[in-house]
Amino acid sequence: MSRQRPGTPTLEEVAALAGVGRGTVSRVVNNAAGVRDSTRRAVQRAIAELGYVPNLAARSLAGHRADAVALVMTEPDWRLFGEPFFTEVVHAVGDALTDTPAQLLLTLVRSDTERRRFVEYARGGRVDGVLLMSVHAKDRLPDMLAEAGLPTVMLGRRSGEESVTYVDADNTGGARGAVRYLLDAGRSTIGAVTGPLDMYVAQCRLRGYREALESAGAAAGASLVVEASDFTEVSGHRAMTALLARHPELDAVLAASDTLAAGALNALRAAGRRVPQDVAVIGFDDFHPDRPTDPPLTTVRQPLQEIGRAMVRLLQEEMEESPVAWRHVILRTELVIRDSA
Amino acid sequence: MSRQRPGTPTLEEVAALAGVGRGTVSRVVNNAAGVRDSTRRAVQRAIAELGYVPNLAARSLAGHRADAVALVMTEPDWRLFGEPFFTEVVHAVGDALTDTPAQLLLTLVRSDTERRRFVEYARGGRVDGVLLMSVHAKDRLPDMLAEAGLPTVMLGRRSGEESVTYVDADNTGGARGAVRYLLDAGRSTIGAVTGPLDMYVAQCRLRGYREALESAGAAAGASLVVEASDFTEVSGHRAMTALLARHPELDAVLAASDTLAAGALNALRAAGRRVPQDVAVIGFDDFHPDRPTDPPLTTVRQPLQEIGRAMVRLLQEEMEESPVAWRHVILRTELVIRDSA
DNA sequence: CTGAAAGCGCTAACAC
DNA sequence: GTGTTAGCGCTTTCAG
Repeated sequence: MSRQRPGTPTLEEVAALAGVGRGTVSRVVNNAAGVRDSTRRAVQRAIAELGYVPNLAARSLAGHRADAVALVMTEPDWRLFGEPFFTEVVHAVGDALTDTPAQLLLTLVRSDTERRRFVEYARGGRVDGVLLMSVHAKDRLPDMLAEAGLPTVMLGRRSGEESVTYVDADNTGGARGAVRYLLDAGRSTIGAVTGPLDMYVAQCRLRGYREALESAGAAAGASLVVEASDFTEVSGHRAMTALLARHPELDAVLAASDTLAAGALNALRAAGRRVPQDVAVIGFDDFHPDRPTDPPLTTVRQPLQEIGRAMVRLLQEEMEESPVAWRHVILRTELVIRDSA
Repeated sequence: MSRQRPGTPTLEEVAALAGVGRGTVSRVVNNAAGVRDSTRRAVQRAIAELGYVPNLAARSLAGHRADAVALVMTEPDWRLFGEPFFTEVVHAVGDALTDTPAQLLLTLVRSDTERRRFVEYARGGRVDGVLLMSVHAKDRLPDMLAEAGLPTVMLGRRSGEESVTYVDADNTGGARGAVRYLLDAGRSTIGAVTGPLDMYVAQCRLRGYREALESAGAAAGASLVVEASDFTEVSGHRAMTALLARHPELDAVLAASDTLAAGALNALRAAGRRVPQDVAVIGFDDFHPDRPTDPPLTTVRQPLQEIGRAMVRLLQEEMEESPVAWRHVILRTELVIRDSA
């Protein structure tokens, strides 16, 4: 699709100008040890004079590495790409990669054409590894990548027996703890706004809700559970409205995400209910710690910065060791009391 | 940062298995003409059998092209990355690239470290060209890229005398037309919610507003203009609230973006004003044509799909011709009457 | 139509 | 410490 600008200086020209061999220039460029200081400076001067920039294709070819990592979002509904959750993941992974020479490449995979193109790109050696977010239960992309021998790490898993390396939070435990907290606080009618139940993460959070109720001897009536079609605020509003119509006596809600919780809050306020005195709402907060707390309610904190770090760490392990061993990390969640429930 | 998986089949092995020369395999892989059909099939069989995938680094090195295009967002406030406008741009550019062999790479540049890393990446030949969005007035990244001889196209411009190739919409004309329409509809007190005025796009839209009022002999009182700190819905709400406090008699508003307009609408409704009968609101709609119209009001349509296509087209021109000639495209906007104002 | 050969610019192993 | 050398896997003439 193009022609490269001509006349870019090469390693060889730098070496000639500095009066040294190519190997030495390579060492200087890569900050390798074992070069006399005076030599190093001479090379650096030549580099500056020529405006030399290493050719990354050549480096990849010779060095068998790309110094790039892809973060892929496979989401047919590309609008969701704008959701705060994804923004936060991008940010967290970006942070986790700062001390690394790797360039972070975001990629949107919306169709099979794009899926194919990306696999070729990745298998072609343009990235050292792939990070996946928002993988749906039936998506085969993780398998394609893993089978091709590419270091691959997913955020979340597709099912209870995920076969690709992943990092996840303890969703079941988090939900269980939140509901237990609500029960301890004396709440009796606790509803649930779940995420789409074709996603494992939503199933886990619902399971935690049920387990807590059951082990307390309380009933988890089916009518107390409403499934939102996605994790957006709008869906949360809609689900909460439906729930409230069925159960006006509701005095607490567990929402399956922070955005769903935000929507639920809006719906409650619109219905004239006082939050949290009248109805306690707990969501899962995926957000960055320095973010202003909105909604200012008790939440199950998902350690997204830690998840980012864990993903990068697992990826590096996969890149170093071979044959690739399957592994996973499940991070503990934490109940953060921001407001009396 | 890694080791590449071993044992990947090469062109040479494919050639050996198919009993042909490397050149022939290359031709087949690249769909080049001039290969006998039987030969082509034999090669394809060998490719399938070996599971051959071209090494993209080698291809780049030999072919002087990367088959990749970067779409960069330089935004210190990375949260804005989730705004619908950017989501739409990504989508539009993605669409414009589908008929091309190029992989789209999104990149977030949040700091100078990341800026430097990206420039090295781009200058290193990993992309054929760079598309920039959300460039702030003082950002030097476009110049760094352009000076390095990289095909570069910006969405919008940093000032009236932009020196880097860009695509923009006719913001001034669009705003002018919208206000003229409001005047023709009999509105008399027309306010403006502008974007941050350190961005050229916001200046243009404000200028259009002023021009229309002036040429109609109406006064554009300074108190009728409120500057929002960014283009988000929250800021629109805040600005509208301030505007309404100053001018309760307000009967129309031009908002500098669709999200600002959405925020303004919320504020108006919260204040008990009827929209659009009482107060007409016009925003700039950057959205995709098949998007449900929300807010369902008259808007200045920004042809984002066309902008995406134009950016890709200009980029291709820059990639083909050299030396790089500076150029730009300004697309016409269109007033879409969705509701009586 | 097809094979052979010359690099693309760099890294890494090996001598000196 | 530093220079030399042998590739990395592909595209692209150039013969035939």
